[in-house]
Amino acid sequence: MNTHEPPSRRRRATLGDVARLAGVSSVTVSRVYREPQLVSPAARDRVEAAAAELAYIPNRLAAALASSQTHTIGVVVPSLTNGVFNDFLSALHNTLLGAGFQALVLDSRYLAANEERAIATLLGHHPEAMIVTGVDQTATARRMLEQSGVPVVQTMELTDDPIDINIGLSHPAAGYAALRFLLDCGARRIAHMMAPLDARAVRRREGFERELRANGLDPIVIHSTKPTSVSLGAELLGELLAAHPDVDAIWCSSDYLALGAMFECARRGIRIPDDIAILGFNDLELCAVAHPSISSVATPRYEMGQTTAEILLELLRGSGRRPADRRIDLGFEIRARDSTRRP
Amino acid sequence: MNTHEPPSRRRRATLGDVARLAGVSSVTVSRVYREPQLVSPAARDRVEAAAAELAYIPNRLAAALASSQTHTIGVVVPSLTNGVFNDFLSALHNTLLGAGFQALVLDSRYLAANEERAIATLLGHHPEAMIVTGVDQTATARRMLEQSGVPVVQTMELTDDPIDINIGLSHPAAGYAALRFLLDCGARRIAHMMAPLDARAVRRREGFERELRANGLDPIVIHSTKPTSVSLGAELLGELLAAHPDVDAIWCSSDYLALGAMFECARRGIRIPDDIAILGFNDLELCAVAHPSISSVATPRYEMGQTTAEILLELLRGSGRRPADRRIDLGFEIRARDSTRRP
DNA sequence: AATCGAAATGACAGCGCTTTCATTTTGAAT
DNA sequence: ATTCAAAATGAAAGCGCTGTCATTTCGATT
Repeated sequence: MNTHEPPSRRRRATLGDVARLAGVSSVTVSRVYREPQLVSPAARDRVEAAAAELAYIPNRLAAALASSQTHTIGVVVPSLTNGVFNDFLSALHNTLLGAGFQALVLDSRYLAANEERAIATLLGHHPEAMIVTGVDQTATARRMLEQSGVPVVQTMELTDDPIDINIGLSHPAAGYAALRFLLDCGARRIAHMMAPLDARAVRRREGFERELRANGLDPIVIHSTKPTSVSLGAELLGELLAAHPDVDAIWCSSDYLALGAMFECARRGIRIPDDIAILGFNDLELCAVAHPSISSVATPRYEMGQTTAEILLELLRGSGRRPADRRIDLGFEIRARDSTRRP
Repeated sequence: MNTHEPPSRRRRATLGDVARLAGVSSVTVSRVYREPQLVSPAARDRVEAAAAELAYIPNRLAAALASSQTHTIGVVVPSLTNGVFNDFLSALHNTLLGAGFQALVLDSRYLAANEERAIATLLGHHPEAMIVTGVDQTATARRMLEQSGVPVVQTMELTDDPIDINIGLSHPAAGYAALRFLLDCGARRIAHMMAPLDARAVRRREGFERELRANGLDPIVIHSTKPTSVSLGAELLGELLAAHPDVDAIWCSSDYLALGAMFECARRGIRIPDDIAILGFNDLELCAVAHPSISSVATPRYEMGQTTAEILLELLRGSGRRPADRRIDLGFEIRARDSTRRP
């Protein structure tokens, strides 16, 4: 280690510096950025030249503090590595960015305590709205959100008791539908593969099991506390077959698990869908292109992000008008492909 | 649309509110958060009770403005949906979070203009350091980073002319090594599949082509301006075979492309590695578990994130000590698996 | 040339916190 | 009981910007 100079340790230029160089007051400089039409072209030019010369970058912290408008929206998702949230976030960004809002995203890694901390951190940045995943916030987190005074959206799943606005889909219903679909395809020894770290996966499983029992069948559920991944899918398939060699269908609570299970089947010479049918969840891009293509329960991830963003923008700009219904069900849809027999 | 009340529109509690309720001055409240050992236990208790009652959350904007310490680090990556950057970011978070720093992440979607804007936005938040991907910043972006006065790390790839600190690997060398590996496996009609949106992929290709020509072979390169994805891999395989039915090996510039190509081969009854060998890039988690398992050039993504974070923390806390060498090569490694013949 | 409203500009206070320095309180030592 | 350093607390200024309101400048009109 040696100690050479940082690239340039000098103080960053401020509004005042630009004003002095341009020979105007700092209010005028401020206006050049916020309401240029109020400034004469001559002054504007001088300010812009001065700003360029000083490589001036406005201090958003100061601006936000003074105007109490941060133009940011806080977002907490369970995972950044899961394709599901990528689609959601990218829709969010697409809609928000155009309106001059910026999303501050933190991940909770599927832990309620992390989520609580993330919410506190984000609220410290005074976002103009908050978006959280799911409906299982801790009591403290819920209270913080309520007290924050900003609009809150809970996404991805539905609840009867939303904090504020709720946009998502019913996971028990998805579980129910998945089971019906597999039954319709003629399966009878149906297993479920899941990662119970995800509260929504647990609720899907509940809908699934309920309907399974209603049909006089016994649930076969295999799970792991590890986060979902392709390799976990392969691993769980091994465990499943060791315990229940006669399964004829598997519903995987994520497409990654489905893909891993499919790879492991291929490795063992198990034919899909003839020996075992496989149904995924989410319908990620890879489902359609896999070989065999993977049947999956498609979730409206992009639409959830977009709807969330649109409603918030309407709320933030449009004089606080909120949707008539604070709970919006965006549904799901089963896409039948080659990894399941035809119904 | 109707216009019901937001959850609570009242002003958020401030330091002063807490102080008043606790019967102390606001400085004392501030100290309870920053240097609790300077406050008497009695006062501390009263402050904490008051803060809890008011659901007080410190305003980080104000704190940052007053102390000019934001405890944030700005990060720009090309894509949030790509597993490569997820590993990098998660290493970054793991190391930074423990030290009380928070990463503000923006994505450029592989566009230099977006990157420039993202850098400006992040600098507006006054981060204490900046991390950018690659070495192809626009002149303006480079100038902003230099002027910012904070440490800057360029990651993922190496350059002879870093802005400040540079941590990565040599992509031309990776291209060279990939070709050598395939040659050693006995391949002769070697194709390259890539998405030139990614500047690093272009440099890998250069290393690859140079060595190919040096061996008297003609480059077969198939590419698309779309971002990399599994389905793109399948699509490009179709195009490739239409133009060059006799290829015996394909190096895919991303594992997603490799997976897509593999699916498409399976669909067409092409055997891997017997008819065509496939080599990926990055060695994502799925390579090892795929069937057949995918050979890939492994990149030290996690290590890059961790090293970057550690060096920055050392720099920010440890009185500005910088690494002896401002350029750190973390290398790569070829993992031979079943999708290529044995060398 | 005088008048007047609109356009352009600036002075000043304040956003919620931290920093600095001064003051008060405490408790141990005489 | 005094003394004095250490511990605890507070008053005031200021971080860089914006909001508000007052003032100046300008061009058009009579």
